[in-house]
Amino acid sequence: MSITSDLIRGHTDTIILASLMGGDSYGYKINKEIQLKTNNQYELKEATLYTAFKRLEESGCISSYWGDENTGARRRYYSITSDGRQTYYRLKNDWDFSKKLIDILIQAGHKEEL
Amino acid sequence: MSITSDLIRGHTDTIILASLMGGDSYGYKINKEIQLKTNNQYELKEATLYTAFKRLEESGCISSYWGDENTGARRRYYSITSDGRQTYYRLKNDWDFSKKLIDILIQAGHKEEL
DNA sequence: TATATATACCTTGACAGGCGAAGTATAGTG
DNA sequence: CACTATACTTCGCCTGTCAAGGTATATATA
Repeated sequence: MSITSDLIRGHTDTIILASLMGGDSYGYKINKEIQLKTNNQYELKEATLYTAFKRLEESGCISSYWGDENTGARRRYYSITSDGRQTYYRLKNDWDFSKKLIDILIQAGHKEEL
Repeated sequence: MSITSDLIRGHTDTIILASLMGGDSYGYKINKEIQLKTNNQYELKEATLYTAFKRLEESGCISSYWGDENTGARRRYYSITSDGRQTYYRLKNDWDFSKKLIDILIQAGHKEEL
């Protein structure tokens, strides 16, 4: 749990946008899918998840509407906007870029010979 | 600059430990090497760097001593401890692990067919 | 001589994201 | 009737990053 939370910090928005690229969804479901995809090795904390939704909506990357379920708990659905799609592609590129940098930088340096 | 800083957040300690795996060094030099290794695509901000040194020393991962240069600015050298080496290997594993998770999670979901 | 640049380190204060904890509400199950 | 699963929300703390400012030495340049 806590192993990865520090390292995935900063990817929360990308993960949510990635999920919404597959169609509208709601918080609880998105989180369950994350758990499924990762074999229960990762999940977003609720506070993190809903904070991210708020942030993404404020920045225009997603929009939301209440579902019309007439049974069970109400669901707030989220939809990715075209701005959100653009942001997703950018963040994905950023990830590929920074992944390479980190791979380079966390290789142990060689002791220079004397 | 700011593109990657968010994403590399959380790897600062690993990067520093990786550098010190190659032998004792000091802040300014470590940062220059980071710039070299990444073709000037990344560098640690000074405040971040020195905060990290403090954190790593307090947690017993590194130790420090003043260099005995008799010219130029004084340098504080850092040495990785055996705890630090263990931590480095652990953090490297964490990175490999979380890298896979992120790769899985930021793949755009497929729209389910209707 | 004065000024700028490179080397080298340190601290403070603000900001942003993650998250523990607590709360609200509905539906089904033992 | 209690418990669990579903589903969303908010508050307040913690931690890492970093802009901004400061200190000090040595060299190159005007």
